[in-house]
Amino acid sequence: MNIATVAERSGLPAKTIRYYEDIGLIRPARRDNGYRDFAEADLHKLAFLGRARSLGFSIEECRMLLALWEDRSRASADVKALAQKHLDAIDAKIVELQGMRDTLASLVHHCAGDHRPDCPILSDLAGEG
Amino acid sequence: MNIATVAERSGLPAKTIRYYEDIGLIRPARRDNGYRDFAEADLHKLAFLGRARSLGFSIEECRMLLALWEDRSRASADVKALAQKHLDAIDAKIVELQGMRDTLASLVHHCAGDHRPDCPILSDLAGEG
DNA sequence: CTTGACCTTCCAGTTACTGGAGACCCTATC
DNA sequence: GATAGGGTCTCCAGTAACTGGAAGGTCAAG
Repeated sequence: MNIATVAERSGLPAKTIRYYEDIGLIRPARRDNGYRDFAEADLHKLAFLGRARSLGFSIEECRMLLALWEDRSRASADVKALAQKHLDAIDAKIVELQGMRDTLASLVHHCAGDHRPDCPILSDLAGEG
Repeated sequence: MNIATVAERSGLPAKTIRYYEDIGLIRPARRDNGYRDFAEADLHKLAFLGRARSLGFSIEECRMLLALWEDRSRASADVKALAQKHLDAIDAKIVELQGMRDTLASLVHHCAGDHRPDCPILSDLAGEG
């Protein structure tokens, strides 16, 4: 399979696939002409990576997940621990964003948004009041 | 004021303050010895930036907010529009993260997390089922 | 005069790609 | 055989917003 085919089937851009090879996540075979020659197994790995990335796992976490996936003797506890840690990070991020949103929403709500210069948003950022 | 004082009073690391000067957000005076000499106005700007950044505004948005703040004749509508746009972006991000969290939480919930290799998290990432 | 804390600049690294340049390869058509 | 068009290759640079560290100048105290 050429890279364009794999890109389409995995949903990842060709650029990203080359990048993933660069950082050692995949090792597609090569043809005599230098073109990458992807096997079904490579495609599966890429799809796996795409899904893990879409769940917000970092590349390094994906590397670990991939290793666990390929390790027939892994303990599911290891996977769960990794996922739970990531879940906690996501929750923390959500809380952080909600804090921002609440503050910002309140500021936006109190801003007249007209032609006059008075603006509670700027006043707040300036530390007034 | 030396940079360490401003760093402490603004809550921003000295490194960050130098960076902000680098990208033109502030222009502190210089002493003969080359040291930066911050005025109260610089400190206020930095505190403003710190608050705007903590609300998740990007550096370029901060640059615009700063310009609006310093423009006595600005219309509050301009500020509100900027803030509203950012608020929408935050909301979108929250929704995205909540989607991730829900999926991930469900996977984690169904994973035994024991010594056995069977793991629904990996199965899902692998596209099985 | 030396020590130690500050200050300076500049360079490199971080995350996960993305865009683009220049060049090679393959297939089809004329 | 020449050419046109895609597809592919590698490599370099840039993104956001810092952060760490090296090498070296400055300042106040003892």
